[in-house]
Amino acid sequence: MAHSTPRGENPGAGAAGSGKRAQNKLENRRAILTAAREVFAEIGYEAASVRDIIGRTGLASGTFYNYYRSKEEIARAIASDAAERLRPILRAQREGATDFAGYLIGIIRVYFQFIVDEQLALHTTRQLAERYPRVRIQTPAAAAVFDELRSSIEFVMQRDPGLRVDVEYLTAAVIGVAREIGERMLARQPLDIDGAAAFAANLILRGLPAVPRVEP
Amino acid sequence: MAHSTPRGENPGAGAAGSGKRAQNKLENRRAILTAAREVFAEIGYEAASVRDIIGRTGLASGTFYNYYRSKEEIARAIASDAAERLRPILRAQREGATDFAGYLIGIIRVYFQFIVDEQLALHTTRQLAERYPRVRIQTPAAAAVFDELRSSIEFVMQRDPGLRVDVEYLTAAVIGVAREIGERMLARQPLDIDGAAAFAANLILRGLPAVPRVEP
Amino acid sequence: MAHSTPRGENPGAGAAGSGKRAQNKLENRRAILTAAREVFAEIGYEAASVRDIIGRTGLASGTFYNYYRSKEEIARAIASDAAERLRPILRAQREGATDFAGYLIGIIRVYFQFIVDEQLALHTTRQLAERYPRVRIQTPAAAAVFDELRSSIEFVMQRDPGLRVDVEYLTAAVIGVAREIGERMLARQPLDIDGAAAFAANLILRGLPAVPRVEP
Amino acid sequence: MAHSTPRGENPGAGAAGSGKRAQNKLENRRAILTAAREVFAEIGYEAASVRDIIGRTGLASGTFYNYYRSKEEIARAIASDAAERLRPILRAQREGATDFAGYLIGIIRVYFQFIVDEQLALHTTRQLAERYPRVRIQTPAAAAVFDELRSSIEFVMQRDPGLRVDVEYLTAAVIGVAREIGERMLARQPLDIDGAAAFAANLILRGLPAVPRVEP
DNA sequence: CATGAATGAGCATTCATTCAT
DNA sequence: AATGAATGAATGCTCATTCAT
Repeated sequence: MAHSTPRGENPGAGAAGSGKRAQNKLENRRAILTAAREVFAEIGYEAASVRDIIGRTGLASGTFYNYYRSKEEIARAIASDAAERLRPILRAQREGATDFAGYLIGIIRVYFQFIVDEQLALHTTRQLAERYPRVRIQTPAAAAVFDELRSSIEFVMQRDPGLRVDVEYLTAAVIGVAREIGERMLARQPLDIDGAAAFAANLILRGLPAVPRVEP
Repeated sequence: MAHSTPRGENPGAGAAGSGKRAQNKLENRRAILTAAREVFAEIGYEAASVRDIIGRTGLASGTFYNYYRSKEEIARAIASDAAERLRPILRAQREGATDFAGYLIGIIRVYFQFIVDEQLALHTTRQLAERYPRVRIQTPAAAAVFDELRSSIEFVMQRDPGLRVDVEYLTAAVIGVAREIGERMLARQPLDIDGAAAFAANLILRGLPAVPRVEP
Repeated sequence: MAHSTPRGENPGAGAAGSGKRAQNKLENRRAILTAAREVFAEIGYEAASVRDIIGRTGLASGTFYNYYRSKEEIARAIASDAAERLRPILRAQREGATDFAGYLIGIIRVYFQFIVDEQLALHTTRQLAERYPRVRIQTPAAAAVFDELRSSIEFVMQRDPGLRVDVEYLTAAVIGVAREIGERMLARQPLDIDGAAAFAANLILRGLPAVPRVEP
Repeated sequence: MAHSTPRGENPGAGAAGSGKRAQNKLENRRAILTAAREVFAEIGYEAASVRDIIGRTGLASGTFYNYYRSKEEIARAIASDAAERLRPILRAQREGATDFAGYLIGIIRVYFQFIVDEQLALHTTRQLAERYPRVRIQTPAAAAVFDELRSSIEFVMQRDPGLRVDVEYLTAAVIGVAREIGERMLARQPLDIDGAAAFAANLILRGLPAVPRVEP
């Protein structure tokens, strides 16, 4: 069925639609994963139902379980997929960097680029939840990405003997700055990755006075 | 809590809060609120069920609704309670501060103190939930507290004409730093609010070089 | 408490309000009964909650059970109360009547008068339910009243040897006509009990041609 | 029923109603509808729970919602199904009739036939519920059927210029007579639709004297 | 008696997951 | 594989009723 042509009757596959019924096992797997990423990003892991996810692919609900053992498993898959895509890029940055400053700028830019790509891949503009406790949408990928970021930063710090600071706190600060500024950046038009990265990196490296001035 | 009104059908019978009955009602109300704070902190708002909350108090499930109209209402109560306790402290900081640096240090310390108090109030060892996809637990209070923090920071920045920076990004950075360092601080023994606040404020004001050095 | 003065805080006792807290046991009993009649008439027996009823009296919910053992019992009380008030009037009609025609007119007028009084006593304009299956509101009294009516009619018929018709069907017809025309009558302004009774009685006694003509 | 659409997630897979699956689905749908009709007839719409309904089919409770979106929807389905089956028959009567008398007889017979068929479809011995306060059981179909009947009668009356009577009252009377006599008829053995219809129509058209005599 | 908080069964509905086709 | 109907536990919430005060 998934291999035949789509039927007009199928009401699933709305808007963001990865829709259309995929053509084979690999594509189905991808389609489900993408749909899950979308749905998690839109309404969060808890609020997302397996039906929400599978409905977007045009597949039947039972089919979900041919590809993923559970809702939990697909969340894990999304998380580790993101982490694994980010990891080599981070490593490259680490290896290419000559000093901590350069590394920091590089890593922040890489992270910003990554979340921009993710967002574009989703064809989704990130938004705060409509439902009550107006919280940040929970993406399974987010925690994984930050873990990745964290360990990369810590690794670099550990090998830099000139850095006599509290590594855990500094890492935390970098992550906090990246996360929050990254989110604001995504909401702005036009997109300015470099500007945001410069702001973040300068703030961390040289503090408030070093941060770019704006027109009065 | 602080600002939702009781739902008992008829608030007559002996003033409002004297007898053993009224006493007990207040205790139950507190017990439910505390239980809710705990459960939300442990598994997040969405995953928490009203039965989870009430179960912790030993009360019957219907009793929950004698005190709060819905799961959403108790979340709101928790959030606004936290916000309202934080607000005057933030305002005091704002009014007492002579320059941005002083203000920033003050506000960060206030925030750290606040989350320390909250944590103790929860009798809960904060744990980055070992649940499904490791997402950051969503606490109704957290969003409210950060909103409060954000508007306090923006208010101060707006009136400081020397601050020619991107206010939104700077606010985001402050919040990110406070949030992440605050969380690490909570996990450490012994508790060192001043150290953490000094780290965070120095980083933002003067950057990495200004941050306290550690022993090699 | 019910004996002290009413408190401004009490939000119960809306609109139709028999409200005010009754002054003693008998009055409380009456107040609850009246409130129940109102609520049943407004939203029907099933949809009515004991809290709806007691709320209208300003009494506490537990107090309901000092007067009636259950929601079912108060419905029964209302029903039999209505029946017992109607019974002697019907008997008087029966005893005063000389022929079936006179009796029929009398009994229909009595019934119409009764439902008018009931309606006025309720300060309620009868209305079809808002909730979905748009059904006739179910009043516990209605069935009882019709039973009363039915047995009165059957009693008269049984003793009238000239009436060689299917008594059960004729009774049913009288009841059907009375019920439906009575309901339409209640909705009209100005109230015209005699007109409605004449219509109903003439129709039954002499059929369509005997029914009052209207202006063209 | 007749006119609500299925809710299955994807109506593809083999046309619409051929295989054993589709067969079974239709049977379940019918079974649920029938069960609902029974339960509504026995204890009324309000008192009926979805579990009461689904329990009678042996299906699991969640399954109900594979077929109907809510308790309200199935009530609507039952009501409109009945109305839509009755409507064309009533229209045929209207169009075939040459005078009001003929029309009236026809319409009453049609209604009686209809409730007889319905009753058989229910496999239920109609019982004036021995429930709490003896209220007339509220069937979603009943209101719909009477609305249908009412508008058919009013339509005919409006176009008959010789009928100078209070149309609303006359309609009410017809409905009252049909409803009550119909109900008694259902309780009798053997079933005699024509006798009941003759009684009702004659009573309305020519009054008590015209009604069939019985043996002394 | 009156009060109103507490109770817990019950309700409509959702949802992850299973499994016959 | 894919399907989608079936499942039944779980959820938020209501309500008649009880009972300590």
